[in-house]
Amino acid sequence: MLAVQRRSNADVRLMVRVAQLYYRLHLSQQEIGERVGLSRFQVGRLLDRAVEESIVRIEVVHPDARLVELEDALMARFGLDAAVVADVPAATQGLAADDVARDAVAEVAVDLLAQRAPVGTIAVSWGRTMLAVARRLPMGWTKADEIVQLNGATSRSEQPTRANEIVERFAATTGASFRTLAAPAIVGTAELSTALAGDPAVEEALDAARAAHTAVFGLGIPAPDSPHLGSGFVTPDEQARLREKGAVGDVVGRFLDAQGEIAWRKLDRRAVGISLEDLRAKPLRVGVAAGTGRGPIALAAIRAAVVNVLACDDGTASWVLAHG
Amino acid sequence: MLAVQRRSNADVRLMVRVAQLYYRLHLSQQEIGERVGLSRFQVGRLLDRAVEESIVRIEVVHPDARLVELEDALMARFGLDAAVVADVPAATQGLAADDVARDAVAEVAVDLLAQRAPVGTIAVSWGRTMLAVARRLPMGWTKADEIVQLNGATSRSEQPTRANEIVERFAATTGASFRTLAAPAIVGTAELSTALAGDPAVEEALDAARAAHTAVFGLGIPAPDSPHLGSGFVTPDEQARLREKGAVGDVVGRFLDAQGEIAWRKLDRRAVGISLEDLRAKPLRVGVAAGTGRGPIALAAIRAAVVNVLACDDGTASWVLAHG
DNA sequence: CTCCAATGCGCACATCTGAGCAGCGATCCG
DNA sequence: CGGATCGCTGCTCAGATGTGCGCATTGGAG
Repeated sequence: MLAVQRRSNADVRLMVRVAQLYYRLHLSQQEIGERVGLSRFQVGRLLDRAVEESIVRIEVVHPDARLVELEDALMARFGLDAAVVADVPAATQGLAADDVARDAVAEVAVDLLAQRAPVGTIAVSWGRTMLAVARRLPMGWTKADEIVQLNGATSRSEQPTRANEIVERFAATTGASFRTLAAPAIVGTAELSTALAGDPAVEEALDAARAAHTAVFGLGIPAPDSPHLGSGFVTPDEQARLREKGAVGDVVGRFLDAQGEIAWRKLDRRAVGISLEDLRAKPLRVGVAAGTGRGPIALAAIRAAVVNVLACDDGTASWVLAHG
Repeated sequence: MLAVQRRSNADVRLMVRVAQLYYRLHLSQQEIGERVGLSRFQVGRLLDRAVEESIVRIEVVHPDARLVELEDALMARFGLDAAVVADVPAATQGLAADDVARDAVAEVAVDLLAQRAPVGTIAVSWGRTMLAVARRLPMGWTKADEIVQLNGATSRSEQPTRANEIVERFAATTGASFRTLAAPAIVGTAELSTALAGDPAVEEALDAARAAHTAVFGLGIPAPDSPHLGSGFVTPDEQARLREKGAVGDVVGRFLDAQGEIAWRKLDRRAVGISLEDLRAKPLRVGVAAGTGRGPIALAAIRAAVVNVLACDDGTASWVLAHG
């Protein structure tokens, strides 16, 4: 006991000395061995033990480290191609909080897009989050041929969707032409949706959206202030019914339940835009979720495999990891 | 500016990710490169930058780290073979503080001795510090042939020197025989010292001490409670004179000034024990200094080259480094 | 006293990593 | 528009490091 104590005592001193020579003075293990009278193997094993026994601490101290961990965890857990997580300090409260989150997520989402630099046709959705993304796109972040909308983008309500601004910004920053989908996201009946899809202009746009290899879209929630639900084509009764069916949010105007299944087939048939199957077929499909309460729809989108790249805030990332 | 900002932002994320893969998951740079889509060179350079920019922090966190730094500094600055520094928390005050220091230094000194494991003859001095060392020696810390005293060890005062206990403990723990030097450390006249040195028993002991390859001795200070000065052979007047000459302490009964020179030759000739020249000739000469005010004599001993291994407390080490 | 397990050591070998260097594209000037 | 320069990339090559293994020493059990 006593022998162990004093032996490990002297050992610790030696480990500390070796660790300092190695990590502070950057001597090679060979040199350290010569200096303290050990073989380089002994020095190497001592260094192992020093790390093992926490005599040496190696840590990644950057504030973003936590976010990167979330990203890596999301990728590993759900097999995502990529994930970017933005830091949204809990300081801001109330409605402004979601604005802050949107901006923060938009920033990292734009970084991600610029890094991927998709070419050809890029299909986009609309909404406040997408608007925040579009506004932050720097000139020349990639070279694309055409920007096209993924789903219907006109509104009946007084608040404008700014859908055009989004498409135009994507086009302007990439040198691409653009094509809008001049129809509501959700119409009154399935028949009307079918009829609209037969309209040449709409059909062309939908074909282009289907052909696009890249899709960038927001993940919405069925809140009263949601642009989809507030657009005037879904009655309050229908909204309540939708929630009863377990809808946790929408992807390109199609509402999903927690499992990632279409929440209400009847309503879904009234949507104007590409199908989730078409979306899933794209090699790059970037979902952007920002703000509180986005966890369920983010997880649903992941389960439905309609996203293979996720951009979200840290709260959403944590929720997804905790519940997925 | 904005471009720089966003670029370095994404770069930082990448550095953090790469650093985590490297330092936490212990992937090779090659594997990391494959995973994140970079060449191993880019990964290596990213890791360099991550350390450079303090994204990764590597530190030796053990409480002894500071002490080891002092040890290394002592060795480097003064060309010592070894130095061991004990931690003496400033908590204890007054007279007890020196007792604590002695115990702490004795512990590390014993570790050092056990590690060196000197063989043959070991010459030792006496004093409270040496007593603390002796008492902590574990059985079998080394195998020696003979233990012998370096200098006179009888006292005229009422307080016993415990010199015999020291020698006996060294002998008992090493399986060695022992030989005492039955004379005072300092006598009344130089002539008496010479005469004593001619006595067969004393001469034999001195010869053995000279022949020893190893010496272990305390570094004393000229305080009123010093066993040397209190032994009764140095008058209060002489003590005052000694201090006037700049004596900062003694090594085996010989007082040195701050430069490491004999402080008062006339007094020195009255000492009974081996000379500093004989001491300097030994390949292993361990000086032990514990307690406040020991800095000057420690430094003097180093300058005089009578020690090539120093064991002391952290306060003494700091003083020596600050003033040497 | 003998045998055996356990530990620690150093070596050969494979892998990993760092340093210097040439190529190459972008950028900036003249 | 041509040329110089700079930054970045990947390469070669040598040095540094990790790994598995055989050998020796040690400590203990029988």
